Amino acid sequence: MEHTEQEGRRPANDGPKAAARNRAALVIAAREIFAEHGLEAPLSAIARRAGVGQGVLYRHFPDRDAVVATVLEENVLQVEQAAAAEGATLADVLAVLTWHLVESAAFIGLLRAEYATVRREELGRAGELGERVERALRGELRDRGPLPAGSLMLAVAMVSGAVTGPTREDRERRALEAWALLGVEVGPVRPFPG
Amino acid sequence: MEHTEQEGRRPANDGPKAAARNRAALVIAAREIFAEHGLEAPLSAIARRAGVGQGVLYRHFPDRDAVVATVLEENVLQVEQAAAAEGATLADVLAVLTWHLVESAAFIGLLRAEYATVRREELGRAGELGERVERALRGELRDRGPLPAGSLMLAVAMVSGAVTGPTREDRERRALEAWALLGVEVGPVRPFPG
Amino acid sequence: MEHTEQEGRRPANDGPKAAARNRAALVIAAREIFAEHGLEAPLSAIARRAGVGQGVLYRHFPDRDAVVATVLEENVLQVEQAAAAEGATLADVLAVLTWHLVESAAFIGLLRAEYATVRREELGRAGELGERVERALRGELRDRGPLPAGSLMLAVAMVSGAVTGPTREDRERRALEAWALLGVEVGPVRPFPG
Amino acid sequence: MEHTEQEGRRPANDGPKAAARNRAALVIAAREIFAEHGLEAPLSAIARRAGVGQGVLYRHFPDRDAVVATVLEENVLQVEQAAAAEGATLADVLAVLTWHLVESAAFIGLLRAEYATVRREELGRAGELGERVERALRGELRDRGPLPAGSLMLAVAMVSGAVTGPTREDRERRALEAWALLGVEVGPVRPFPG
DNA sequence: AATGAATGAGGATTCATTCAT
DNA sequence: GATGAATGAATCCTCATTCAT
Repeated sequence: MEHTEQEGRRPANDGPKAAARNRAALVIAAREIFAEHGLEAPLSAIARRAGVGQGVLYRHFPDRDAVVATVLEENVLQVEQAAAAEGATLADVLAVLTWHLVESAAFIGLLRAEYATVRREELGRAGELGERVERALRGELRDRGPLPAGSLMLAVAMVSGAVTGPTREDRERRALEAWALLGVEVGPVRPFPG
Repeated sequence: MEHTEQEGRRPANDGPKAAARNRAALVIAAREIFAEHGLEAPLSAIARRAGVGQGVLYRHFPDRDAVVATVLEENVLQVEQAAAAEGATLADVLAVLTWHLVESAAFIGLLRAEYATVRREELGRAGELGERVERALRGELRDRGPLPAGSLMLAVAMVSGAVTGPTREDRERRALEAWALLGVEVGPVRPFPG
Repeated sequence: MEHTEQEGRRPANDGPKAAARNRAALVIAAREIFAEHGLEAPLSAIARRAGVGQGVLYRHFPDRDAVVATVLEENVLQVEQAAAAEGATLADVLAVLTWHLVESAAFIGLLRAEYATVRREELGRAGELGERVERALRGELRDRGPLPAGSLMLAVAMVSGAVTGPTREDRERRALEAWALLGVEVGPVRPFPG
Repeated sequence: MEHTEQEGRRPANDGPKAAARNRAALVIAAREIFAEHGLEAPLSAIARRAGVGQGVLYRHFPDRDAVVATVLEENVLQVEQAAAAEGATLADVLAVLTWHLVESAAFIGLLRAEYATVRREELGRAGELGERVERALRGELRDRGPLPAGSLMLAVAMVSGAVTGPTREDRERRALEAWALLGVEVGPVRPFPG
């Protein structure tokens, strides 16, 4: 019940200053780990890669969903920003979306509405994130695309299904082939602020 | 001395006959369990549902991959048979393929070439199975479809990406919408020997 | 996800024969550990003292409650048997009950209706066990004691409150003082079949 | 360099004045938390409810026992004061004692001499507190009660054993029944200065 | 003197895999 | 050939305690 006394000296405690740094390190580590091993990867692996104790992870994120949501937040945000940008065309927005699909297995998982189990409620925060992408795509772009409006998310899910392969290049190529098969034009694949 | 208290009788040993029966029961159980709980379900659950000890599972299958591959074998086989059938049209074959996609999360995983991690080598037996589906689709059907020949597997992967949802009906509807978006006609969704 | 390959040789597996032996060892270990450290003691300590892996404990008992209930079962049973015995007097039954109070912190906890939190539902199996003691005490003994019938369990709880102290002797002495203070006669403190 | 981004201002340091205030807040918080969640409640919860950092708790109290002892101090003190009051009867003092039993799980634990494990030495400060209660009860009240002088603490422990139940009312009722069973009269249950 | 972040051990629980019988 | 018990590593999560600031 009580913790055993420890003889070895405690590792450095960089104080509160480190908090922000640690949080950032965790998000980066989570992004990498999720990309490499999927959304089910052990949280301990994230903490380890971030170079912090497991407790730090739990301090910053109450549960796995929170980590996932934070990692996805960046992806979703960029898509929203791309959609909100002056003179954005559908091709531009899809280019950004595709960049994130290629980059992040977690983002693929989100768009496949597949995280965890299948029921909406169980998606937790991820559910909202999915909706935000949907809104972003529909928002300004309505009627401007070659697809029936209601089919955009379906198309996105389909492209997500095609984005596999060990290397970035593999995945990007397949994503573009998929869009082409759907007859949808996509700009140069890149993250948002270019 | 230790042997004095031999109370419980050993269950009957039905010999090799039982072995085949057990193997079949395991495959059926695995199919159900994988469908219900996903590919990560505990192997012990499969043995339990099959009504055999865990040791039997390991006698027949060295590891999880082997079980998965065996379960997929049936799916793949039906697609191959549908393709080989007299007078099969692409629509017929895809109907069978789609039936299996809707039915089996494992089959979806296979066609997404995504089981476990992303590296090809780690796909193990699953890799071959994927190729067999590809061959079946290309085999007799070349030039008969509305898609560039090389794009069939891409299309399949895309449709796989769309097949989500809690109920069979959800999944079938979305699969058909996906095929429609690709402009591909599909027959009535059903298993092979109809 | 997968377990790391282990190089070291696996410890002996004594086969199914050992199951009963292990279960018994677990119950004995649990009784000791609960007596020494209370009902909140780590389950791992029980497994360790029983000389088995943690998994074995979980195979035999799904959760802590099951372990507790099993340990208490013996105590409760003896009280029931003492009550059912030919010619049992209240003094005899209380002597057995007191023996178990002195012996087992867990049994004290049960009779204080205090295990875990206070709500009945949360007592789980322990709740039933408490009721069995109550029935045993009321059963044949009604109207024969010096206490109002409804107060018997109250008296037992009160005596339980008095049973503290590091040694068996301490606890037995205090228990008897407590009964005396209540004006209740108790036979020689001993387990059931004498 | 590191210091450039000093954004957040340090919270005010109110000096020794605040220290006393903090200590008081901690004791109040501890009393509440212990009452609500038992003596095993996380210390961090106490600090949080007190509105101070965890470090402050450790500045004022070296360990959990110190916090517990301080919380109990108030209970013990009131009993002592009640005993020292002009014209106090045993019934009056026991009324105050009973009020604290009903109110505080920690006080029950103390009087059961049971906090943590069973060995006397491990009771730490709690041991002394128990003795103070004993002295208070014996002190002026000798020969005035219906019980043998040496049995007062035993009676108290017994009543403590009876004080269980989810609500205040439950606990008070059972406490009074217990005293009645012992033939001891108790005044209206209330805290000390009335 | 206070803050509150970080550490990391510990406990619960689950499962893949082995192996005596 | 089958059974099913046992092992023990791995993961999740919680907290006591320390310590830079």
